[in-house]
Parts: sequence; C-alpha cells; structure tokens
Amino acid sequence: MADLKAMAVSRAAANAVKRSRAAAKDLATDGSGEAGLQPGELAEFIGYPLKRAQLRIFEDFLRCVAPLQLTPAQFSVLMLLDRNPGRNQTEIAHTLGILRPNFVAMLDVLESRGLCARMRSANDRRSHIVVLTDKGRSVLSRARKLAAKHEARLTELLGSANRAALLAMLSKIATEF
Amino acid sequence: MADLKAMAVSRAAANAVKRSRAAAKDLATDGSGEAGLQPGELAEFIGYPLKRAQLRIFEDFLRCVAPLQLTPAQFSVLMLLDRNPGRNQTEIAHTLGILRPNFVAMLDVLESRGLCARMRSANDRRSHIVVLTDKGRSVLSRARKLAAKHEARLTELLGSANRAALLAMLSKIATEF
DNA sequence: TATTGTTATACTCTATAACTATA
DNA sequence: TATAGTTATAGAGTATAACAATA
Repeated sequence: MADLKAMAVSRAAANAVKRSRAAAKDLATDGSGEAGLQPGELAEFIGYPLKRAQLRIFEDFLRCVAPLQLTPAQFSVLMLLDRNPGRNQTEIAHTLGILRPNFVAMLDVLESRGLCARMRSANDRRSHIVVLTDKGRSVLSRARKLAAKHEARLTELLGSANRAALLAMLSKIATEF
Repeated sequence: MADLKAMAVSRAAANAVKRSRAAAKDLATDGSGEAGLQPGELAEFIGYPLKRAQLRIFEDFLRCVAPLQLTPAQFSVLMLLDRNPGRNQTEIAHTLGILRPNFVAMLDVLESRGLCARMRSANDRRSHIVVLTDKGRSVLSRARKLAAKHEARLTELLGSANRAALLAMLSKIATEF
C-alpha cells in the first residue's frame, strides 16, 4: 500500500518533469523560427497565467520534495498539524478546504506511513484528534528545508520584495475576493 | 448531450457559490470569537495562497460567465481560436497544455454547441483545422464582456498597478521558473 | 435531533497506450 | 516510419448522500 502512494508521488514528479521539458522546448522554438501560437488577449485575464503559474509551482514543489514522497496537499496537512495540535479531522480538513469524506483516505495514507495518528478524544468520543508522530515531525522538518530551496529559487527569479508583494496579493484574493 | 454539459457547468457554478459562502462564514467567525485554525508558516509558501487564489478566481469566473455556460478552459479555447485561425487540434491543445486525447471530447462539446467546427485540411488530410463559427464569435464576444466585469472587480480589489504587477509575475513564473 | 467519521458513489481532470488514416 | 485524430482506460481530485456511533 505504501508502495502505491510512493508510485503516485513519483509519477506526479515524473509528469512534472515532462511538462517542464515541453515548455522549455517551446521557448526554444519561439526563439528560433517555428512560430508558436499567440495567447493574445487571453494572457490579460488573470485566471490564465494564474492557473499556469500554479501548475508550474506545484510541479517544482513536487520535484523538490520528491525524496520525502510528499505532495503539496500532504505537506499542507503536516504543516497544519504541527501548528495546531489537538484538533480533529473536521477542523483540519475544513481549514484546508478539503471535504471531510475525502480527508479520510488522505489521513489513512499519512497514518499508514507513520507520519500522524488518530486519537479518540476524551471529551467527545466521536472526534478523532489528529497528532503528528515523531517521525511525522522529522519528515516535516526535512520537507520544510527542501521546500525552502524551492521558495528560494522563486525569490531569486522575482526578487525578494516582489515575491512578498505577490504573496500578499494572492492571500488577499484568496480571502477577500 | 448538450444538457449534460450544461448541467456540468451549472453544478460547477453552484459549488463555487457554496465555497464562497463557506469562506465568508469563516471570515465572520474569525471576526467574532470562534477561533479558526492558524495556517502559520504554511501561508509563507507561495504554493498555498497561489492554489487558493486560483480556486477563488476560477469560482468567480465561472459565476460571471455562467449565463453563457462556459468554463475557464472552454473560454481559453475560444479565445485561442479567435486569435489563431487556421490551426489544427494538436496546435491548439498543445498551446493550452491540454493533452491531445483529452482535447477530443472538449472539442466535441464546443462543436455540438455550434461554437466551433472541425474542417479537414486540404494540405494534410490528417489534420482538423478548428474554426470559430459565427455563433462561436458571438458567444465569445459576450463572454469577454462578462469576464471583463470579473477582471474589473479584481482590479478594484488590488488596484490597477498592483494587478498589472501580479499579472507580470504570474506570467514570469509560468514561463521562466 | 445534530455532529463526527466513514463508506459508497459519481463526475471531472489528467495521463498513457494503441488504433486508423493519412503522410 | 512518423504524425493527427481518436478510443479506451486508469488514476487523481472533488462532490453528495447516507450510515453508525456519539452527543
């Protein structure tokens, strides 16, 4: 079972690499004389570059964190558990915008890998408190470092002040739009 | 069959509304005393707000363009056809990052709705040149206006200069990262 | 009666292999 | 042989309904 998940992550990373290469090739052919199609006005609608940037960032994140076999979604769960101990499944899932039924299988994977554990709440025996294990904390610590390299490369591309501005605008859109 | 697609778009729009309301409720409870979970360091990784912003923008786009029953992906196809006449399926799909096998069903939908048409190329009888129909141009024209309102609301939120900077950074990430 | 975790299920997206008809 | 469009298929992601245990 752990192998299935490992394969899923590896395959996602492999696909990410393929897409990157295809894009790189496009840029090269644009430089020469092969005539790529024009996005035109489409590139002026925020949704188009936003979606493409999101795919690119997730691709790169996946590749950077591949040694630890963590998807962006799994990383976000571990980060949230670390920061918010003593919370139940519903609270964690809801904060991340994951529907409760879909969070079950996600937690099954993380728990089967020994990264977190479900514990019956003493107060409310319906609830499962989700806790990070020592292994989970260790893996998260290493994941943070790999993800930090990914972020550093982005900062290199945009510049530190621009990256901060980007982060602020994206957060504003996510919470206020 | 057209009904199936219409339902799919309607349902996506309905879900978008639900998510917006849930998020609005969260903000309200944050304001009062219900104690939402802390994203913490997670919010400092670009991927997290980027993904949430992308979902929000697509939600809003879907709602704004709902009268015309167009998804962001369908809109992008029509925009590309309008700007790049005489291209075949492979070229259009590749430019949008859509895999050729997946583009077949997508075009089937647009063609069955009378928005575009496949024409055998005279030069290379393997190719299908994809053309916008008059109806397709008409629908696209109206879609552009609805989408422009959506964009205007975003500009209102961020400010015109900031929105331009955001667009530039997202495009840079999509093409250079 | 309402809520938590869960199962079952379905629909969309995305990805690969392989076929056909052309080149 | 190679390419364009297509089919079949499989895997993620995301959505809803309903059930058991508990409140």
